[in-house]
Amino acid sequence: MNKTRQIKDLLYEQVARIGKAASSPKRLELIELLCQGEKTVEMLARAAAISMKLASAHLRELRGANLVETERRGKNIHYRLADKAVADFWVVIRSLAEDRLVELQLALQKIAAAPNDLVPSDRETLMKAARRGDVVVLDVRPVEEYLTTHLPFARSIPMDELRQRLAELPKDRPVVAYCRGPFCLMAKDAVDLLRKEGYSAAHLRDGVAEWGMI
Amino acid sequence: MNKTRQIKDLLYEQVARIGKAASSPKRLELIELLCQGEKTVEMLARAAAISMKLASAHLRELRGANLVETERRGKNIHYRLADKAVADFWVVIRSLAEDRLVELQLALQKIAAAPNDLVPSDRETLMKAARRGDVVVLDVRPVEEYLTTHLPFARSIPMDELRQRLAELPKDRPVVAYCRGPFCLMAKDAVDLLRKEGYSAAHLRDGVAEWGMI
DNA sequence: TTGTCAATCTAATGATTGTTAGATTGATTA
DNA sequence: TAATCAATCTAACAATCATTAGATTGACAA
Repeated sequence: MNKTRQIKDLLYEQVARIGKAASSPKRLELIELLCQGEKTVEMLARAAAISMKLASAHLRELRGANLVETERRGKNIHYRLADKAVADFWVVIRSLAEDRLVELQLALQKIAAAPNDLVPSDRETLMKAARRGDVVVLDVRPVEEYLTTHLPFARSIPMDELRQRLAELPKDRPVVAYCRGPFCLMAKDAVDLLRKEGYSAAHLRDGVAEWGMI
Repeated sequence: MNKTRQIKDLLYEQVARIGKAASSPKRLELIELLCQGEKTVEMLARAAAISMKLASAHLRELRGANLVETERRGKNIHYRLADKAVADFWVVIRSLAEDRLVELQLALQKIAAAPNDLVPSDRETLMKAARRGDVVVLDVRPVEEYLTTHLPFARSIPMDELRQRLAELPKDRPVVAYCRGPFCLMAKDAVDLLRKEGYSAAHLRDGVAEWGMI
């Protein structure tokens, strides 16, 4: 009697559909981008540095695994995560990779900004400081992503406007910049710029997906 | 300047190594088996109903992603999960698949045992009842797996000995059987047998991986 | 030493993928 | 209506993967 075996094969095959969706670097990057909010194919392709055709093919795979869903609005097709659980999955698989793969640890160490001791490192203390106004939490992602969701008390200055809008930031208090997450290098660039201009700045490793704010 | 792009490609590629490891049904089954404790290649191959050669090849992949580790003891090579985080990952990806894939939901509904209202369904209440002795928690996995780790207050009677050892179980209290997790059908078989023999029996969907007891 | 067992390594196969180009669809604009 | 744009579909190629068979290693037992 191998009926049990047939059922088991079927069950694991289904889970493997999710694994397959997560087995391509570009698909993972698309998932992370969609964690920041709804996007069109064109936006996704540009952000992931691939052709629209290839982005479309990868998104098709993600849709086949029911991880994303689409909605047509005029000429554009907007993609979004099918569920918050997908964002959580991205955080889990990324964390596991960080835990287990030395190559990833090394790569991340290289891009880590120098720490700033003036800024609290745990979430609760940071939020208390932000509430009191002792630190400025700065979201350097594109403004649409900020509008979809952002960390509490965060102020939006997209990275490519930061140089012109420096005056909006105070020099007497630390600025804590964040972006899309540990793989996004914008916050680090922001910190480098701010420090060069004489600001007290620090880099927040996590983004909205890690904070569970999808 | 596409140095940023190069770094990003590298980062996502590393995470994709984990996804790739999780993209094969048999590899996922091997991970779940290893969640129950250390096993030799032969044991894994038998349990997953594949040849030793194929099992070895899949285990090689898992080792390449640093998800499992090996130790030689005499003639045998023993495999185990490299970290508790791998077991947690298995639970997360399986849950996501259950959330998103209708096919999986349907397959699981078919194999779900009829509920037994006499048995509490949440963990805390169940454990209180088990502590008082109001229910018997029964582990029907092979005894080695029970010895590695088991739910609190659980008693071990492996599935293939259950018929002969029925007398060890009380008829005046409900028996709650569990096995390797939602994809393992042994607990359901145990419940079917127990009910036919006049016992009050229920099926616990989760196993030690779901309870975080690795 | 010789033989046996567990497991891996190597090489080969067929089947899936990632990726790209070209044709096509659906919605908008002129 | 024709032209344009966003995105998909189809078909094709090369690259990768699953699976199997045959040879090999490492440990043990006779």
